Amino acid sequence: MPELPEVETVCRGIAPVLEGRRLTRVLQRRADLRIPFPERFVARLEGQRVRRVARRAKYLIIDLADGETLIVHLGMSGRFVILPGGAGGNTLNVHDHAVFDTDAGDRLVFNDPRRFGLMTLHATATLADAPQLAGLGPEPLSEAFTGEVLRQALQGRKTPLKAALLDQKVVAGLGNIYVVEALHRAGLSPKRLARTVGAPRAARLAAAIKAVLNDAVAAGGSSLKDYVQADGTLGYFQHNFRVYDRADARCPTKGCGGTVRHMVQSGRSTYYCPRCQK
DNA sequence: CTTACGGCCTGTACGC
DNA sequence: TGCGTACAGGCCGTAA
Repeated sequence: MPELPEVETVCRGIAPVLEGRRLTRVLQRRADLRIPFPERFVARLEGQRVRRVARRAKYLIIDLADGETLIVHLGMSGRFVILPGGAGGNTLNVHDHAVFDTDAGDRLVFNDPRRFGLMTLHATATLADAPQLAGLGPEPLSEAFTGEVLRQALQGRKTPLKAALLDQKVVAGLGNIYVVEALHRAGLSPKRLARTVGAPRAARLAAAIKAVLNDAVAAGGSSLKDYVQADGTLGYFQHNFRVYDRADARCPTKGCGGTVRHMVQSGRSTYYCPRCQK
């Protein structure tokens, strides 16, 4: 379930392994993930030096010295395994779909059992035009993402607020879990129609989104050393969610006393407190 | 234009 | 114990 904070943590985890390094050997072990690997994938990567590793929404952005950028999405189950000092006798798993060896002798393995992830290449100069990135809304942790920007994006939307926040055009990087958490923090019902969110509520919601994401990124950062586990897996640290997956629990809002409810909205699980989320 | 929904994929948690 | 089924979820293509 990698959402923005998890992808950010993976980004920080793999950056030291890749940045400034040359890719000495690349393995592509199947033709496609969610979409096909690009033409000549291995040939276009091998020998390249990695300029920098960054994140946009839920995508990892890996700039290469020759002017191409590797775009990676972790999908639902994608993860990177760092094998310091190379393969070290490790054998590859069936779901290890791509392998990157660096001139420092390290190995990065991309593993994705459900294959909802993707890897593609796009010219760095026109990266914003890449199909995966074009049309993405603002980064929620940027200064550009304000209550007013959010209010305008929600304006005229007839869908429930929950669904609108999952739309990457409204704000980029939120997934089911952090939308649920942010709505609870903001005291807003997931069922409220998006267009009914005016300036004060939008300001509250934008702040809640930033707070939830910042907390999660901080949790990931602080556990980063444990996060790269002994076997090299960039596992997903345990977050303390206030309402997500906590049906029937007491609402954590101070003085509320309500009960967390579970419901399904457009096929996705929503958790909320009917008492303090209006 | 917007919104709704099915499908992709496999591991895990359940019920019988 | 073993089998079957439902479910999880991001994103996209298609339909309404």
